[in-house]
This record gives sequence, structure tokens and C-alpha cells, in this order.
Amino acid sequence: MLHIAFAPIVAPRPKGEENMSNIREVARRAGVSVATVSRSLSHPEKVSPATIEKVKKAIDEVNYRPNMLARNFRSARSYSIVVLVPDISNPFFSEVISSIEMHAHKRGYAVLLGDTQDDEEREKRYIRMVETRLADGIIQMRPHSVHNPVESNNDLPYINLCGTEGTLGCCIRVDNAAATKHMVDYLVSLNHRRIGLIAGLRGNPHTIDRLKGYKQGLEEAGLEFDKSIVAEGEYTIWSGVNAANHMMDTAAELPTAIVCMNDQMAIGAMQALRSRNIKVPEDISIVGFDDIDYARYCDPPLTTIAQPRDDMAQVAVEYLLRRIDGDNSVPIDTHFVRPYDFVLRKSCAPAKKHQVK
Amino acid sequence: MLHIAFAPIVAPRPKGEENMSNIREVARRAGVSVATVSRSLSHPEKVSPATIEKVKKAIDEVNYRPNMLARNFRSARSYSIVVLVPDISNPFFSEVISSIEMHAHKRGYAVLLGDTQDDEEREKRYIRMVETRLADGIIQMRPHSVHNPVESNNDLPYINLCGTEGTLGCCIRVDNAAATKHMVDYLVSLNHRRIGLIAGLRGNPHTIDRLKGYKQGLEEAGLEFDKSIVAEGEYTIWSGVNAANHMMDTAAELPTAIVCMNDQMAIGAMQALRSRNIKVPEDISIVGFDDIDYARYCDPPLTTIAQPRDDMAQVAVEYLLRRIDGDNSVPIDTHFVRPYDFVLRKSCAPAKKHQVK
DNA sequence: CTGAAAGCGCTTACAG
DNA sequence: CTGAAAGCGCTTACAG
Repeated sequence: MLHIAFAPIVAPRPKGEENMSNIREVARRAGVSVATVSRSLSHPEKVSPATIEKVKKAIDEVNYRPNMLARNFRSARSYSIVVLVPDISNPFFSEVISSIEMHAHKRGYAVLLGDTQDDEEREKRYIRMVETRLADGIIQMRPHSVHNPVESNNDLPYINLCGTEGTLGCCIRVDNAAATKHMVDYLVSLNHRRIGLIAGLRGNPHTIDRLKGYKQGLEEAGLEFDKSIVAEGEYTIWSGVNAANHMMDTAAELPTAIVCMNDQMAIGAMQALRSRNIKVPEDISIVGFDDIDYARYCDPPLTTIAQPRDDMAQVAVEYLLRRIDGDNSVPIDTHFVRPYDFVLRKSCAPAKKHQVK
Repeated sequence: MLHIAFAPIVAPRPKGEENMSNIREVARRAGVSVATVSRSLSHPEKVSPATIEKVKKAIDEVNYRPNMLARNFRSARSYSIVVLVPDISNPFFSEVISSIEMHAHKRGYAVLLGDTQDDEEREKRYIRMVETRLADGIIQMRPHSVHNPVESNNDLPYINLCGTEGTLGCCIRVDNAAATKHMVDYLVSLNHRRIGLIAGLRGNPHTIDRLKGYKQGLEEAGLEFDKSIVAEGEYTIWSGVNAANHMMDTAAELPTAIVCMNDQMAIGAMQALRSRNIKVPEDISIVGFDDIDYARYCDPPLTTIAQPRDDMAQVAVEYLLRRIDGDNSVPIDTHFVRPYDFVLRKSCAPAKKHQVK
């Protein structure tokens, strides 16, 4: 058997490591200590200009890239946050995420995307990422049912975005009940007396808040709650189609207007109505909630409630980073309730008369 | 001045660290070495069952959470990948991202979201994250113009998803030209002889490939390319509205069908046509590209090309992880060309006759 | 302004 | 199967 002298046992190493240089190499090259190189990078104000120059030159020569894994480990900070959503491909969420990413990026934080798919295991796994230091905090949109991370771990930097009245812990949101009532009021002002509802999933906190607003609006207008014109969807376009069809088939008397708990269901409902030759808004008025980008392009353009997405995202990032920095001056269970916008478009018309099925 | 004996100088420390325990504490508690604790967690097969039990018990007692920052640093792996898109809130991208997240998560990788907003600085910053070890690799959708990371750094684990024929480096894509030609062929089979085009941004590689397919289709059918029915958009709904309006205003003779380079512009075009009382598909047929979720719900439901999103995302993750693991058996510039689906819906009808403006 | 040195919390050959 | 020890690449008081 042939022995090769000095042949080192080389462990398989990750790609690209061959030409990886470290801070020590830079220091040697620049003729300074590693401490000085480190300072030149992280606290240049503490280093003389001449030294900085030398270091820069050395860095270029060896094409040095600081190992952030080491830096983060050393400073016990990951400089990333996880953003949890039940479904990224939902346009409302993706639009908010876009804002979050922008604001986080601006502050030097990376965004770890967590699609929980309403699955508790996945949610837990992402929450564990902050417990294990892979992320410094969490922004969550619509927590999965009852389990809220805040309950189990109180000092986890956590913020809920677009939550509801009953949300535990810190929450940046809109007054869902008031906004929904606003919609009902508007329809009432258009002489509608028979206002249906396409609700979201029953257990969902948003459904609860918005249902409350719907009922309040009805009550204030002296209208009675009629279960036969309340259908249940699950916040998707498809479920809106089904819910509208169901309502048309089973209503004691057809509504002249329908409040939808989000835009997607409203879009689905319009589709269902169209295929039955029911005209929106001439025959039935429709309102949505969220003001997703598409709302202004559907036919007719949808009257809806706009949540100030970008503003809310910014507040969420801002406040989360403060919590991460240990600033607890704001009580941990504060709800920031932001103003919503009523967006008037073309999906509503004055009620003509009650329609009999 | 009063000196307080033994009062330690305490650096401000990140939240929650107070009750943080480390591997040494677990080891002490379990009466074993830190090496054994480490092995119990990472390579349990090398540890006796009895020891594992002891370790588990100790972990529970001190509520130990391994510091992944340390682990990743030590193993020189971040176990995360960055996913670069020009715009997350674009439904096509968010739908693909959703799949990527799922497949990455399944393989134990986190997804760092990078919204480049077609800005070169942002793109570079994210690419730098893999150079600095914060991410192990990149999946990019539609690189910003000419600058492709592959050019500058050849051993960066990089994959392009949904790129084009001219994409440098590894790419998972569809044959954009063939798919677009397929659309033209279909319209020709419906007796359309005057087929307009709403193109995307001029410099965009997708625009180039799809334009090629459009021209090929025209040529094969013996139709001539007429600039007056080619309008330019930028892949957004709004730009589709404008492009369609422009085309209607300036066409030498109105088209009987319009090929749109993506669904969003198709949706915008339908909106524009509607507001001019031009009926789709009776007066003008429309086809899109991408098959975003919404395509089936617009009015009429859109005939389009479906890219196999989930399949492509899976291949991308799969192959990227291989590259990260140092498997270079597949040539670095391989293009995986996946089959597209022609999705027939209701937005096209046989041509009646040429319409004169 | 700079350097020597300790140490962050793990992992992993190595020797037993 | 287990432990002692080295070391991953940085940062940061501390002393000069």
C-alpha cells in the first residue's frame, strides 16, 4: 500500500471555502491585529484613517468577506425577523409582506418567510427559530386559532399584524367591527334594507369582529338578522363563489346588497352572480374588505375597506425592533389601532326594491 | 466615591438572555460532558439510550434551547437560502414563493425573502448575504437586467427560476417562445388573422423570448407583423389597461385577438376593452400567460399558459441544495426546461370578421 | 489609536 | 459509548 507523505485528511468542505479568507489573513496582510481589522469594519470611527486604508487594501487583495455567521453568533443577534402568514400566495398577505420586507431591509434586518398554512406544527417550528436565536423576533399575521406564542413565552419579541380586538399581546390593527359597520351604514344610506353577508371561517377572529360590526350596523338601522342571507366562506375566491351560490339558492328573499368579509370572497361572489345573470351593482350591491390591488380592476371595481398596509407594516417593524433592542417602554399588550379608509368604487348602487326569489 | 464590592459590570444584553441556558449547563445537570450533550442532539445514534434519557431530562429541567447561531457558525452552514424576486406582491411570484418555502422547509432550510424591486443595489446586497455566509444559496426569479450573479462568482450556489433562453447559469424554466407561439397557433386555428400583442417591458428577457414566439407564430401562419397592434406594458394590470387603450386608439385596423405576455396585462386589457364596450371574447379574444390564481375568476375566465409552478419550485430547491452540498455532477449551466400547460378557458372565440376602426 | 487575550456556544476528530 | 481539548471567526473590554 502506498503511503503519501504529508497527504492531509481533508474533510469534505462546503463549496467555495477554498478561496475563503478570514480576518486573520487580512490582519497579517495589512500588518495590524485582527482587533484592528474588526474595528475598521464595525467601528471605523475608532481607527485612524491611515490604518483603515491599509486594511481596505488588504481586504481587496484577499477578497475578504466577513463571516456574518461568526459575527452574529458573537453578538448574539441574527439580524433577521420571521414573518408568519397563513398563506403567502394570498394577495393581501403578500402585499403586506412586501412592505415589511422593505422596512426591515431599511433597518438592516432580513426577513425569514414563514408560511404556516394554518398548521400548528409549522407555526411552532418558526417560533422555535427565535427561541434558538435564528431570528430575533416575529411578526405574525393572523395566528393559528387559539395558540398564541405570547401565551407561552412572554418575552419573545412578538408582534401581531392585522389582528383583532381579542388578539393577545401587541397588535397593529384596524377596527374591524367599526369598518364593517361602516359598510353596512353606507349600504343603508343607499336604501338597502336587505343586506346579506358572506362571512369568513367561523372560528377566525376576523370573522368574529366583522360579524359584530355587521350585526351592529343592522341593529342600528332597525334591520333584522336573517340567517338565510348569511353564507360562510373561507376567505378565498372560490369559497366566495360557493357562498354566493348557496345564498342565492336558499335565501328566503334575495338580498339587494351583500357585505363580504374580504375582497377575494367579494370577487368570487361577483363571479357567481354574473354567471346567474344577476347584475352588480344594478341588482345586487357588493362590498369587500382589504383593498387588495386587484379590487380596483374587477368588474365593477370593488367598493371596499383599505387597511393602511404600508403604514401598519412600518409600525410593526419599528416596534418589533424596539422590543428586540430591549426597549419595553410601551406596554407589551398595546394595540395600535390604525385608521382604515373607506374606498368608494362602483360595486354599489341605490336599492331599487326588494327582489322576490 | 462609593465602590460596591463584586458589583460586576454588566453589558446591556439582548432580551430573554437572562433565562438562557447553554450546553454546558445541561452537561453539568446531566452529569456528562458537553460533547455528549452535543452528540445526543445531533447524532443520537452514537449515544447510549440511558445517557440520552439523562440528557433529555436535564434539557427539560433547564429549558434548554440549542443556540443555532453557534451551531450554524460552527458548521459553516446557515441552512437558509435567499429567494430573490423583483416584486413579492406580484401574484405569480408569491405563488411560486409559496411552493419554494414549502419545499425548502421540508428539507430543513429557511427562506430569506429578497424583494429586489428591480434595483441593482438591493440585488447585490442579497447576493452578498451568501458571500458572507448568511445564506447558503440563491434562487432568483427574473434577474435584474444584465447583471447576473453567476458572471461575477461562479461557485455561488445559484439557480434561476422561470428564466429565459438566454439566462446564464442554471435555470429552471419553460419554453417561453414555444408557449407563446402555441397561443398564436391556437388563435389562428380560430380563424384569427389579425392578432395583436401586449408585450412586457422591452429589455426584459421574457419579453424577448415571448416576442420571438409571437413572431414565429405569425410567420408560420403567413400573417404579417403590424406594429400598430403591438403595444407595450410592464407586466402589471395597470399597464395592461393603458396598452390596450393605446392599441384601440392607434391601430390601423382593430385586432380580433390579443396575445398578452402575462395574465395581469390580460386582465387589464379586458378591463379596458370592457369600458369601451368591446366584448371579450365576442369582439376580441384575449390570451394571457402564467395562469395566476385569479385567471380562472376573471370575466371571462382567461385562456392562458400555465407554468408548472410547484414542480419548478421543487426542482429548483432540490438542485440548489445539491449544489450547496457540493454535488456538481450536473453541469453548472444546465437549463431544465419543463413542460407548460395550455389552459383553455373562455376568453377566446372564433373570429367573426375583421373589424374596421 | 492599537494589540493581546478571552470568550461567544457549539462540534468533532482523537484517544480512551 | 464517552470525555478532554481544540477551534470555528469573530468582538470587545482592558491595558497600553
